[in-house]
Amino acid sequence: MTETLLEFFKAMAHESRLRLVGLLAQREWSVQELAAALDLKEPTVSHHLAMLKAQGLVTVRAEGTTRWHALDRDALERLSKRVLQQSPAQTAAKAAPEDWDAKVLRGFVAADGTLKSIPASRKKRGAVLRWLMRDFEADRRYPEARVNDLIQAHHWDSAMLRRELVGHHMLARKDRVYWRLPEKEWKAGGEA
Amino acid sequence: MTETLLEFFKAMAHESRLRLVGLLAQREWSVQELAAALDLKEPTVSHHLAMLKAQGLVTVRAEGTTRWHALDRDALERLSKRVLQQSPAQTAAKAAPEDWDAKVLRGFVAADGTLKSIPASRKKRGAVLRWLMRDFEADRRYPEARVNDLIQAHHWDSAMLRRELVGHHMLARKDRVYWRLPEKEWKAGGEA
DNA sequence: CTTGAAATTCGACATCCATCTAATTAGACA
DNA sequence: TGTCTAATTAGATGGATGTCGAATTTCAAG
Repeated sequence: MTETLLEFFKAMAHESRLRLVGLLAQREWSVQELAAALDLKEPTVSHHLAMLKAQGLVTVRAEGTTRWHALDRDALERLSKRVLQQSPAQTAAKAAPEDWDAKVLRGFVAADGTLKSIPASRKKRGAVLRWLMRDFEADRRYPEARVNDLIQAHHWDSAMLRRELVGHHMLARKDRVYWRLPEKEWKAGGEA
Repeated sequence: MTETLLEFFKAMAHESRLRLVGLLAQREWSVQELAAALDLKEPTVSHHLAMLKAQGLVTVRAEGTTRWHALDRDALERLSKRVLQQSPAQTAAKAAPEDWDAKVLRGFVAADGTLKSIPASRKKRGAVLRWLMRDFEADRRYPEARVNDLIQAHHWDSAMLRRELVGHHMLARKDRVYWRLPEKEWKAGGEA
């Protein structure tokens, strides 16, 4: 659904859309009604609705040529909660990795499996990234949204960590689809 | 602190600032450090920090010419909660107004003093607006932020209701400062 | 008072995006 | 099938704002 927190904030960060959410929270509306209520043209309303739909915030019900839009309250609550906790922590801490990595992880990984922070040093960051890779199976394709979801189980800034995983040659990327690279590429930890 | 939800969303709806919040959540940072970490120039970081400060999200501690910035976690939590509930409902429903207004209000005001929705008809909206005016004393000046706070106790869309109050000649406005207009201007309810 | 370092403010430029009109699609009904 | 209505998509334009270099401010230390 929502790929990143950023997308959610962007979706809400405009007066027209925020107002739109307010209206949609009250009852079902057609595009025409919304355009009238907001004093906007229909294409503009369609445009905003599309963004909200992309976040899964709006449900649509067709009736003839009219489309009735309403707020998906559950989705809004789900998203808001993510804002609140900044990290879902779905995955409780799993089995421990080896020796040096283990020591590093002890410092950065909380008991619930979330990252307390991202190490500034490239070496330690490597340990964290290797640890994140446990969530990715070999020979499997992961769309970018899925990658973000998996990472957000541990840290809100999935965009940064996703880039780091690619930068460290743990994940490869093409056309917004990712896959795991062979472990020998990075498991030892050949750093510059 | 934060005037409107919209301002909060806008503050968070940019990658640089969201990243910034992530860093500030970890420890104290100087502007230089942040600029390096984000790969931005210092003026840019200052600019973003100013916006976050305007939302009360960032605290600053001066040490010589260096200024150490950190995230105000309480503020973030407070704001996030507002996102969740969309309406603070600080003011429980008070004494009831008169006759017709009372009937209208029964339909639109929840037990906790929040507006369930804003009436579409101008006449009924008038009743709701008159009811909102109970929060404003005569001969007193209200900066816009304060007006928003008072309104948000009842409904998240303070901008719309604020405009309506002005449009219905209940509040006057000059230079982002508001004050209550004499009741005879609107109490009877002379509508076009 | 001067010098140097850190940060902010100012002004310019570039990019993003909200909005519009016009054109197109999708559905209902004859 | 043709037409009417609702909605979306496409393309263009204007306004908002993120970013930067340069100038200014603030503070500490000689």
